Amino acid sequence: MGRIPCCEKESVKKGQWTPEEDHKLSSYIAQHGTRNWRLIPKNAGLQRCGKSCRLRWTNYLRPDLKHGQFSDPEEQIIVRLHSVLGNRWSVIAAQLPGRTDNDVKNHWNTKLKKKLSGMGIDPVTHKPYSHLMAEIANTLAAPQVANLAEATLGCLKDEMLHLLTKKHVDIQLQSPILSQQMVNNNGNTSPYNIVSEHEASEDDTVEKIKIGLSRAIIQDQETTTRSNKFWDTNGTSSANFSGYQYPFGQEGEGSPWNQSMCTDSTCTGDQQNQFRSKMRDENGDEFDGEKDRRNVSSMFSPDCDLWDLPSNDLLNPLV
DNA sequence: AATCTACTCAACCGCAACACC
DNA sequence: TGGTGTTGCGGTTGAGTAGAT
Repeated sequence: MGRIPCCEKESVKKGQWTPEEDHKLSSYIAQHGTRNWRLIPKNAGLQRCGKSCRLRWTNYLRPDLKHGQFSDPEEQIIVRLHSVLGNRWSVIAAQLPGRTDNDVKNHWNTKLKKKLSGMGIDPVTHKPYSHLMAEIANTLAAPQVANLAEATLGCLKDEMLHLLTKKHVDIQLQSPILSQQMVNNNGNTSPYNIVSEHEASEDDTVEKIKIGLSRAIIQDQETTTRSNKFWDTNGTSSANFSGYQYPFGQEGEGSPWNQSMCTDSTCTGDQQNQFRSKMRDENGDEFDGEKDRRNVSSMFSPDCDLWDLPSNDLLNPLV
């Protein structure tokens, strides 16, 4: 029993394709098209699995493919769509002529995730890290926050120490007042009491990391209770993404990160319905499959431009 | 010059959806 | 309607390479 293999495993070649194999596959497809991938390698004289041939063709040999660096506009589209669709690479790639889902996925994993992280934005939720931490912290009692911070640091300690040692990063407390607040454990001046109460640790670096974490939470609290430096007066993020203004704000509402994810409890009904109507097809089916592509395409059409979607729509947790 | 480390991206894998009988 | 084969998708891996030590 078990799964039927897609090909005779023992007789197929794996790994990098040679120019000769590429040529065989290209010329066969040019003559006969791409019907029945299982038969293509056999007929084309290739010792490859049909699946491997399909992948090679769709990801590399197709004549309409665009090779080379992603442009800024392409990156913006990826980020924007990812915030709405999550890891639905094929749907995202369908909006980028000449790019494959594999291209988009690789580019996201190797470049864009890091770019966003570098901007302090969580690439999964597209929210600032500081806000996410503050969101969690605000739902917990002070002792729980301290425990959470301890647990988090336990996970991150090795990696951060490695980085700090390697890069010789010298973490200095920038604000003497804040430093005093953070370090003065006995005084409990930190609203989150995030620094543990044990005596000054031998592990100075870890202590500094804790302070940094506390500061991020405090800064976020400050910035979300008064006019936020991160967001401009229209409530639009000023976080710049290669010239792209992260457009998640909505006029008059301040940072969208002041809200939770656009869940049923926090989104207005209008906002949700508006977005859902965009994400359903004419039969009212949920956004899915081939229909996804049509619907996403319609977002880019002149009468319904994704870039003009109400920014809160982009927070809909389809991810 | 040699070794180590991090990064990129082509390719693979397993699963799910779809098509056909 | 169920079974079987095919295709598409997303996660993951690993070879190749560039840069750092």
